[in-house]
Amino acid sequence: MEKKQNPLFVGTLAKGLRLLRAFDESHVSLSLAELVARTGLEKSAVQRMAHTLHHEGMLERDPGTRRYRPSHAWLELAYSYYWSDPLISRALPKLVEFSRAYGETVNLAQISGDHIIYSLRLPNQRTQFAASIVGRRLPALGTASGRVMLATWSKEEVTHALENWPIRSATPKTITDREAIAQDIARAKNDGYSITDGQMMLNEISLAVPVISIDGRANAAVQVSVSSLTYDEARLRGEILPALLDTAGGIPG
Amino acid sequence: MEKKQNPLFVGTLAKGLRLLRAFDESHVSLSLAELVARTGLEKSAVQRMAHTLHHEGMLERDPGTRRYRPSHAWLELAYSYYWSDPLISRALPKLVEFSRAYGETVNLAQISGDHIIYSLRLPNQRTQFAASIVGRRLPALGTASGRVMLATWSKEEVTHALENWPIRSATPKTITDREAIAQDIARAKNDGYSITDGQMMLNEISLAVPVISIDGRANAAVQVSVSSLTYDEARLRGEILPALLDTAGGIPG
DNA sequence: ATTGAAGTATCATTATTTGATACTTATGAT
DNA sequence: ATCATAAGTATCAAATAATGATACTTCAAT
Repeated sequence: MEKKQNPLFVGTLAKGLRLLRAFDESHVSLSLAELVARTGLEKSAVQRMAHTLHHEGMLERDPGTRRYRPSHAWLELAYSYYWSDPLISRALPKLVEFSRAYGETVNLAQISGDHIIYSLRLPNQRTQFAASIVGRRLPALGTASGRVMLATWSKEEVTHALENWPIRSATPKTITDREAIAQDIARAKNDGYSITDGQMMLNEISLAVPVISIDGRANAAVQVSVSSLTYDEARLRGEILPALLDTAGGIPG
Repeated sequence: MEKKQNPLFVGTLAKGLRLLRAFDESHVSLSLAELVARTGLEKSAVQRMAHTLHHEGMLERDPGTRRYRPSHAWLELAYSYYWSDPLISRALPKLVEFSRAYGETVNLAQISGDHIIYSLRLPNQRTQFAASIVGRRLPALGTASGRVMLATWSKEEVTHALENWPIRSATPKTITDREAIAQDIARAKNDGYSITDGQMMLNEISLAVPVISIDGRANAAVQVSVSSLTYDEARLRGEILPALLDTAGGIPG
C-alpha cells in the first residue's frame, strides 16, 4: 500500500477488503488474474488473500473454473446490519403496509456519504431486478430521495453538496445542471416531496418524501417508483403522495 | 492465531474478519472492550483492526460512545451477492407474483452447509422482524425448507446429515429426535413438500417445496409461513400448496 | 502436439504486525 | 465533587508474518 498514515492502520486487512469490493453487478465472479487486475495488488498477495477469504468462508470457489464468488456470508452481514440500524425495524412495517395497499414498488433510502443507498425494497411484479435488491447506491443529487433529504438540511450543507457531490448521467433526461438541481431541492423544501422523471431510468417516475427525525433533519426517505406509461405526475400526487406522507410520517423516531 | 496450516493463510486478514462476525442480532454495536471479549483477540490487535475497518468504511463509529456498528458497506456486499447468485434473479419474480396473489409471507431458502439461509423474503403485515430480513440462518434439519431439500438428496447424504447436522430446540414443540426427522424427510420425499408446525416459533406453520435443478436435486426451497391461528395444515395444503408448487416449478433452471 | 497464459508452490528478505506498557479520557460509586 | 477503576489511545522495540520474485504445474487454445 502506498503510504500508511497511522501506525494503527493494518495494510494487510485493507488489502483483503479490496478483494471483497472487487465484486459488483458486472463482476459476479472473478478469477485470480481478474482479481489482480481489479485490485491492483500483486499476484502473490491476491493469491494469499483469496485463499484466506475462501478458507474463512467469505468467498466461494468453483473447483472447476477456479473462479471466486461472493458467499452466503455476505448475506449474513446484511442480516447483522439490519439489526444494527434502528430505522430499519421502525420503517419496515410501514413500508409493508403501503406496499400491500397500493401494490407499487416502495423503498427506504438512506444517505450514505454523497450517495443514497436503498436499505429496504418491496418490489412488485413490474419491478426489474436492479430495483428489487437492497444495497444499491446511486448519486444522491440525481435521485428524488437524495433531493428531498437535502431539502431538510442547512443552507451550508446543501451548498456544499451542490458544489461537490457527484452527478452521473444515466439517461438522456438526466439533469446535470447543478443550478437546476438546486431549484428542485428548493421546490422539495417547499412541497415536502420530490418527484423526478426518467433520471435514473427512462419511463420511471420517482416520488420521495423525507423521514424526518426529531431535530427536523432527514437522513432517510421513503420512495415510490412507478412507470410513466401508467402514471403521470398529477396522478402520482393525487393518489400516492398522501399515503406516502402517512407512511413516512408514521415511522417513529 | 493458533496454528497456521498453509503458508498462504494470512492470519491478519482472518482476524479482521472476526471483528465483522462479532456483530449479530444481539450484538448490534460493540465497544472496543466488547470486541476484545467476543473475538478473543488481543486488545492491541482489536484496536488496530477496528481502526482499519473504520478507515475502510466497513465499520461505523459513534464519536460519542465510541462504539462500532456495521456500515452501509455491509448492504453493498449483499447487493453484490445478489448479482452473483443466478438463482436469485430467476426466483425473485416468481416469489413476488406469489406474494401479491396470496398476501402471505414467502421466502427463498438455500442450503448453506448444515444450515439454511433465507436469501429472499417477501414479508406481509403480520410478519415479524426476524422473519422479514434476509441472511437469517437456521439449522437445516429443524426447518421445512431443509427437510424438503434433503428429500431430494442421496440416501448417503441424508444419513450423514441426520447423524451429524445440528439440531437446536427453539420451542417446546421442536422435534429433537433424529429418527422422527428421518421419517419427516421420507414423507417429504413422497409428498413433494414438507410442513412443520411450531418448530422455530410457536403458532407458526411452515410449508416448503423444493426448487429442483436439472439433476433432480434441490439446493433451494420456496417456503411460506402462516399463523396457526388462521390456518390449519389442511387449509394450507388445499389453498397454498398448489400455488407454491407452481411458484417453485416456475423457477427456471 | 505445442505454446502461452493462468494458477500454484517455495523461500529468503525485511517490512509489518505484534503485544506489552504507559498514558489519557470516561464512568460510576461514595 | 472526588476518587477509583475501567475503557480507550498512543508508542515502540522485537521478531513474526507478510512480501514478491521466481520456478513449477496445469490448463486452454491453436
